[in-house]
Parts: sequence; C-alpha cells; structure tokens
Amino acid sequence: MAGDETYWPAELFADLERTGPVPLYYQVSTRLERAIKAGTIPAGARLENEIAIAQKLGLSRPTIRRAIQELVDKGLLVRRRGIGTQVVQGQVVTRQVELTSLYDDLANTHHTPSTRVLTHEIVPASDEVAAHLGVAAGSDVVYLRRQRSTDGTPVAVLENFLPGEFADITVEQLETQGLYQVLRTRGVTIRVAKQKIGARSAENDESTLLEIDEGGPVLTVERTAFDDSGRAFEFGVHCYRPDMYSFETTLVAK
Amino acid sequence: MAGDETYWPAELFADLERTGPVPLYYQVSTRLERAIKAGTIPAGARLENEIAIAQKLGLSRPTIRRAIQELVDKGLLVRRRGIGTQVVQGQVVTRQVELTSLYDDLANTHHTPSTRVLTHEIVPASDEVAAHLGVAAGSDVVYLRRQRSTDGTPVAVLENFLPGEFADITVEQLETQGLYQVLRTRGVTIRVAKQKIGARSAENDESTLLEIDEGGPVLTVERTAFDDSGRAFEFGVHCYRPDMYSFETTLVAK
DNA sequence: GAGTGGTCTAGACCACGGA
DNA sequence: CCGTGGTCTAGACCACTCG
Repeated sequence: MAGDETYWPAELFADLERTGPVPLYYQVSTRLERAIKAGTIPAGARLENEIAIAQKLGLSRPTIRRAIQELVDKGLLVRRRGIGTQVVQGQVVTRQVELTSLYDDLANTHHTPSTRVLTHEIVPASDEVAAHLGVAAGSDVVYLRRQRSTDGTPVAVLENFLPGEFADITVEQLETQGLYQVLRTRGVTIRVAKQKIGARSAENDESTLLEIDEGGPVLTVERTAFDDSGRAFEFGVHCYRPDMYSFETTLVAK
Repeated sequence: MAGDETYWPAELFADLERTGPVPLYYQVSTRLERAIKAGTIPAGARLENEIAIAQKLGLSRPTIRRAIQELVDKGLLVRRRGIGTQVVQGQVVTRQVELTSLYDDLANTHHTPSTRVLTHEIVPASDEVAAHLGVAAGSDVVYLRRQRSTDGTPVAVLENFLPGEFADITVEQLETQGLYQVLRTRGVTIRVAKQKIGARSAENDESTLLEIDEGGPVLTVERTAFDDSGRAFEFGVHCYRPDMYSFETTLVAK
C-alpha cells in the first residue's frame, strides 16, 4: 500500500568515520537528528527496522540501537515492539534545559551577558547550606550574590554558596565570566545537578535589582551541583525575571 | 590503603529471577538503587568494576553496564574512565518530575485531589493551538478549564485543548479521574511531553480560583503531550499556586 | 506466521587515569 | 605499567503486533 514506506536516507550516512575518535553511534545519531529536524525524514514517518539499517550501514545492531535510543531519550523518536520506530510530531522547536550556566545560555543566544557582584564574603554555613554542600554546619563557606543582565536588562539575581576552598575567586573573575566557567578553570566540572523550580513574589531589593514592580512575580530555582566525583560543590538560590527567562524540558516515559 | 575498598553487597542480589518477565538489568538496577538510598552503599563510595560485578552475579558485562547506566541517568552514580563508579552525595531526597498527571502526583502523596470543571466546550482551534496539536487552524477542538484542589485547598487552574475526537469525554469523568487517566481508558497513553515552565501574575479570575492575592505570583506550565505513535493529543496551559506546587528535576551532563 | 523491537551473551579492542 | 570504563561486534532467543 502507498503510505507504508519506511524511511532511511542512507546517503546521509555515507561519510561515517570508522577510525576517528567520534563514536559511530554518535555519528549516526547526530546525522539522524539533523535529518529529522530538517524534515528530510518527516514527522510521523516510520524508520526502517534496526537490522536493515545495520546492514545498510555495515554496523552492528547494538550500535544502531544505541544511536536510535539517544533520539528516543531526546523525545524525537518513539519505538514500539512489533510496530517500529516513528518520528514524533514535535515541529515546535524547543531549546532544552541543558547543564550549562545562565551565563552560557545567554551568550549562546547572541546576547551580551554582564554580571555585577553585589556580595562576596565568607560566612558560616547555615544548616540548610551545610546539608546541601555536605560540610559541617558553621564551617566557612563562600557566599556570592550577583546581578545578571543581558544587553543592559536585568535577568536574574543569583545567590550561591561554595565550599571554603573557593575563597580566592575574585570579583573580577566573576564579572568577566560565568561562575561555572571560573570553576572549570580550576578543574571543577559540573556533572549532575538537582534543582527545584518554583515561583514567589520579589522580596527586599529584588524588585529594584530586576527592575520590576514591587512584589511582582519571580521564577525561582534552587540548585545543588555535583562534580565528576559526585561531591557537591555549589548550592544556589536564584530568582529570574519571568518575562526574560523560562525553562524548557522534554519528558520521556520509560 | 584503608579507604580504598570497593563496595558490592552481593547478598542483595541473591534473588535474581533469571526466567521471569522482569529484565535482569532492571532487577540489578532497582536493588542497587535501594541499597544506595538506604545508605547500605554510602555516598562517595566506589563500586567494584563492571567485570568483577558481572562475574559475581553470573551476568554479562553489557547487562551490568545497562543496570549502572540507569542510575547514572538518574543522577545517583557517576562514572569515570580509569577511575571507577562512585555514588553521588545526594542525601537530599528529591521527588522527580515524572510523566504523570498532577492528579496522580497529588494522589500519590497521600492527599485527596478533587476537580471542578469550569468550562467544557467545542471551540475552533486558534493558530497556536492548531500548531501544537498538529490540526488545521479553525477545526473543532475540545476546550477544558478545570480547577484542581487537594484536601480542599486550590492548587491549580488547568486549561487543556484536545483533538475533536475526544468531544464525548464527560464532565463526570473529569471530576472523578485525572485527564490522563480518562484518556488511558480510551487507549491513549502519554509517551513524550515537551513543556515550558515560567511565572507570571495571576490574571482575571485566577486569584479567586486559587485563593491568593489579586495579581499574586503563579507558576505556569505550557505542555504538549504525544502518544505512543508520536501524535500530539493534548496541549495544556496550566497555572499553579506557588506555595502548593513546584518542580524538581535532575540534570546529568552527557 | 511474519515482522518488529527488547533482552542477553561472550567476547574484543581502545582511551584514559594513576602509580 | 595496570585497572578502569567506553565502544563495538555477531550472533541468539523472546515478546509483542498485525494480518
């Protein structure tokens, strides 16, 4: 019957590097993702089955499965046993919440982020901060409060707590780079983050700093970040101007 | 040296069902997750290497890898080449954003959710709704507006648009079950959801419905849901009382 | 019954980190 | 150097869906 065709634009996969450092599953996955986003493989289309794809590409089935799984996890494909693999109808392009800092987020969207450091001091850890950072209550931690703007418009007020060993981070570093960028220079990279997103009214000087109405709504995030070894290295309490920032996520049922 | 021990409480894995319908990787993964959350394997601990685990359990390495990968994706473990696998220090228990309805969320936390249907009618699809649902602009869609409460306190105002084929859903069904529950009865299950989380001031009758201050802050979600075949079957615009609801997520760097 | 994805095995070689 | 996880192969059997 017409309409039962399966898709597999094999010509898109002619240039796979079998020797280079880039994993094969990743090469397949990214090419497939591009083809879907470009509409070369239309929404709702059915892909060829895994075995056939593996043969056409001269790869093993597990490699193909892994490539496809990447896109299933991203919400671009759905798989059903006995049926096949289909493209999700998600024309609406959504930029995902990635594990990047707000600074990078803003810089990546062709804006010019800037930072003003409001507070930069050593304080004893409260019980809450100590619990999140995994340090003793009352021990020295670094407290930062920053105002983040883009193109001159304030976007967020960022409060952060770091373990005492980061006391030597300077105001100048913080005003020219994002916090995660500074930490990366010191060999600390973010690997896992647990966060809670909510809303409340602006408090104290927040309305002034964000240039919004007194007591106006703000979007809030509480985030604990962990490094490569699973150690907590940052606890942040942030508030955002809701007309300047929002979070986009894709959820996939398991 | 002391402190270099690796952990693997093999006794926890004595009862694996090799013949049943539950996948082996899933059995290993859930037992391991329980052991981590119970503290049997402490935060920061290093696991034995994959080959040794596979031998001890009489399973293949790919099966063990998959079990571990599940927990890496959940943010409970981190893996580093040349180093090993370690438990993340995430004592703070966080309930994750799952692909469940608000109704189930509330019911699962030992509360009694209730729903009042405010509007239930057929309307022509606006351009925005049509784009999200993948139907023609102006075609008939079902419009629902509901007030959701828990233990008598209002939590959210839910606006939803569904394809016209769901016109026969009754008010009674919606007041006794969650929307996704009703749809599941009709063979539609949610598989992927794309959503945007933000904040704004309460508008029109929302403050009254949520029993908050006029123009007070609300947490907002815009969600498009897709079924097993990748077809959009629901577009929702919801607002939540921020003191009653927030979102928790875990992000893992790839 | 034919076709699909879901699981599992038993190896192999490589890249990276540390001693 | 060794130990670790990262990738890849070439099969196998099963469970599910459909005609």
